[in-house]
Amino acid sequence: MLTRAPRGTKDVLPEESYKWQYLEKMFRDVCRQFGYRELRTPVFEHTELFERGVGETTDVVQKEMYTFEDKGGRSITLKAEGTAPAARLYIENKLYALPQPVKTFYITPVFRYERPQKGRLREHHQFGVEVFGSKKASVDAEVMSIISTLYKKLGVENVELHINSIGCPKCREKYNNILKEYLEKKLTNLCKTCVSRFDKNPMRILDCKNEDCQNQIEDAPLMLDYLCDECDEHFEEVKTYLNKLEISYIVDPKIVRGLDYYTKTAFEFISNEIGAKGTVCGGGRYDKLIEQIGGPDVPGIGFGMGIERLLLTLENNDIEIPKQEGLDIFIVTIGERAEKEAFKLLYDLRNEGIKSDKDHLGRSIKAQFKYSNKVNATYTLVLGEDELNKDVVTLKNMKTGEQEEVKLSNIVNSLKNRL
RNA sequence: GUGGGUAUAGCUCAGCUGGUUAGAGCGCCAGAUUGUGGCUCUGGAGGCCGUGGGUUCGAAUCCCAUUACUCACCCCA
Repeated sequence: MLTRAPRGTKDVLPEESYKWQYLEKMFRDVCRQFGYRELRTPVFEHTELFERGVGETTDVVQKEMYTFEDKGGRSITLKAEGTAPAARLYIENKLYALPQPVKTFYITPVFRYERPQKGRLREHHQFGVEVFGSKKASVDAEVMSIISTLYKKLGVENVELHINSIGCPKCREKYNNILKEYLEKKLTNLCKTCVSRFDKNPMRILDCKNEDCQNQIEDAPLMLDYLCDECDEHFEEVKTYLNKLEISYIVDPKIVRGLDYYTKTAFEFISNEIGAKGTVCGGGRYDKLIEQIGGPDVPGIGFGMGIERLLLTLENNDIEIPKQEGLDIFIVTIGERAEKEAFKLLYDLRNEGIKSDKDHLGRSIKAQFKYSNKVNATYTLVLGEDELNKDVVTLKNMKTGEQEEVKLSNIVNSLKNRL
């Protein structure tokens, strides 16, 4: 127990951290190209933020939050999602006073108490983007284009963009009534969860994975057909912009997202290669969220992308992330005196920006060479009594096997030229 | 929360229907005479067979429980 990470968490080992660094750099670079700036929010927030922001009736709030009381009696919750905290930051720091829109991104851990499975953890990590202050459809399309750009750069191909519009509070209410009328007759044939959804959020019934339910609601009225003029126009524009960028998409009227704050555009990037659940990235517009948690009437849109799932997608597409190069120099030392000298030389090399190391176990010469080979050093530098007496070091190119003597006083410059 | 699978060395796994000191490959460490890696060869270290109980003369092997991991459902990224 003591030596085991908690259920649903995963260590990132030294030999794989380069993958994370690579993805993070890629994401940051793309975001900057699109004019987005990074924000960081705390790992925990007041519980109420999620309750109000994400929605009291959602599964996330009802049964998946890591909530506890701190020593001051406050109810605290580990970040269950990235959007509400970002919105809170926007309000608290009065970013609505900045030129709008405010375009932001973040990289964050997210905590949800769920049963772990492939591509689902209790602590996972997300790339996220949030844009505050514009209701233009161009922003919707821009946000989606960030994702497709990232995928393109990474070489990910088998991912489909599914889009839908789930309307605004006005048209959704109308639609909900029509939907309820339709569902009422079928209620007895639906599963338990769907029956309970009937009053609170009937739209979610369309999303039910139960086959019987799906059969029952095959010809159910769709939100898309009941959008008000504004929402309809907005959705049409989103498609126009996507077409303009030649980003292919599938209109999927069954997408309903599980977080209450979504309005109008809802979208998912789906890959069917990462296990049961193929959603690799999900997002949408949330025009009422800021107001909902006590801010001004400011629209927003964003997405979250699971980094672990992204990693799985890359693996399943046989996409190799470039490995970090090994050491430039490994110093093999022979004898006590040389070892001390090498220690100083090593320090000098490192200060010149040369990635270098030496033995720290008192190994034999042979073993030191083996080690040098194993850590993939470009050059092995030998310092022993012979070299010390001549004021030189022996420099061995590990690829060609060639070796030569270089003046000790000149070694740093010589190496800088070669590397 | 519901259901399935698995648990033997650092890793990947053998170990047949119960039978002596539990194995392989990889990895790790060391050696193959002088101060030199990769290839090869030799040797070594390393296991309370997940944990607890039961059946039995005898359990890694059969039974029960428990925990962990894993996969799927629900939900989400």
